[in-house]
Amino acid sequence: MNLAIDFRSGLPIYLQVVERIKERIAGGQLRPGDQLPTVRALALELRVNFNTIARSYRILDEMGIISTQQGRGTYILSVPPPEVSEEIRLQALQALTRRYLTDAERLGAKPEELDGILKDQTAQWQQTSRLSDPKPDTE
Amino acid sequence: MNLAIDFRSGLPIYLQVVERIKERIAGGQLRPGDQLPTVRALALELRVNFNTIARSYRILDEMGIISTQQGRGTYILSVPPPEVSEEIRLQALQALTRRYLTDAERLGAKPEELDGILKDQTAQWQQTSRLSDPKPDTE
DNA sequence: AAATATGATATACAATTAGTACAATGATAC
DNA sequence: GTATCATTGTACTAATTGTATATCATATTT
Repeated sequence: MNLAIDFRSGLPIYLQVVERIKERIAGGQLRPGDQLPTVRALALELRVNFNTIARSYRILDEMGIISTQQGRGTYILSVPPPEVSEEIRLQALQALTRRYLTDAERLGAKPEELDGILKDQTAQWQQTSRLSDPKPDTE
Repeated sequence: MNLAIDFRSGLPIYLQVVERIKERIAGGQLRPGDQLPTVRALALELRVNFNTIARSYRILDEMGIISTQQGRGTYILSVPPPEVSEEIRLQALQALTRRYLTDAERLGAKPEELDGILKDQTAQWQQTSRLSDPKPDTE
């Protein structure tokens, strides 16, 4: 599953899990009908208590995004309520942005500097209709 | 932890703690991501009330040096970028941005939409000098 | 000396995560 | 078919963490 939780970030684990899963659904890596890891399995992977994951799943369930069934497992709902699915997408996008800005801030970026970098790369994006690969000198 | 507080010095304990911790971070004994002792643990060690330590932590938090999280603990945030080669920093920032845009694209964001979201959150950032945490969507 | 300000403490609270027992489901053995 | 058992999520409780606010103590000011 590889959810990349940041234990030091201010956001509680159970909320981070909610956001990551929403992102995966909105991005299409998790599809309707797919089974999520069991609370215990995911908890083991993240090294947290399974009740923490259960809490995340309960929230997603209450949002109508997944269906948790005692004794069976947890599944992405086959019919994501249409008005919800756009909502999911938007929330995922906002969470993503928030993480991005937080990380950038950690790297000492000022809003103006970030703005410049973003303009550059967004311009490329629009030109090529896809992001260009990093130059060989990076990463 | 062994913070070497001087109880007879005129300087209040809570300020001494702030100073000592800042020193340790600057000196590299405390690194980003490290967890500080809990307010109670450090208070016990220094034989002061834990609210005194809480006060120190709150100040460090407001300075953006640490992140305190109710129920979880207190962690060192970033050290002010120690002049580590501006070039590397810029590359990291660009890589980060590229990843962000890629992810956003996968979530179906158009440049204009992203621009709006970024404007919103950047505005908050500049206002508060700190990204605000998302509200829990449920409960 | 009384008033005020500052620092430390006491007490109650809230948020997050963990522990334990339980209930529902489905597979397997008989 | 029923019993049994492993697996799954649920419910409730406890433990650990930081927060909020009132109170006490002491020094400073007037």
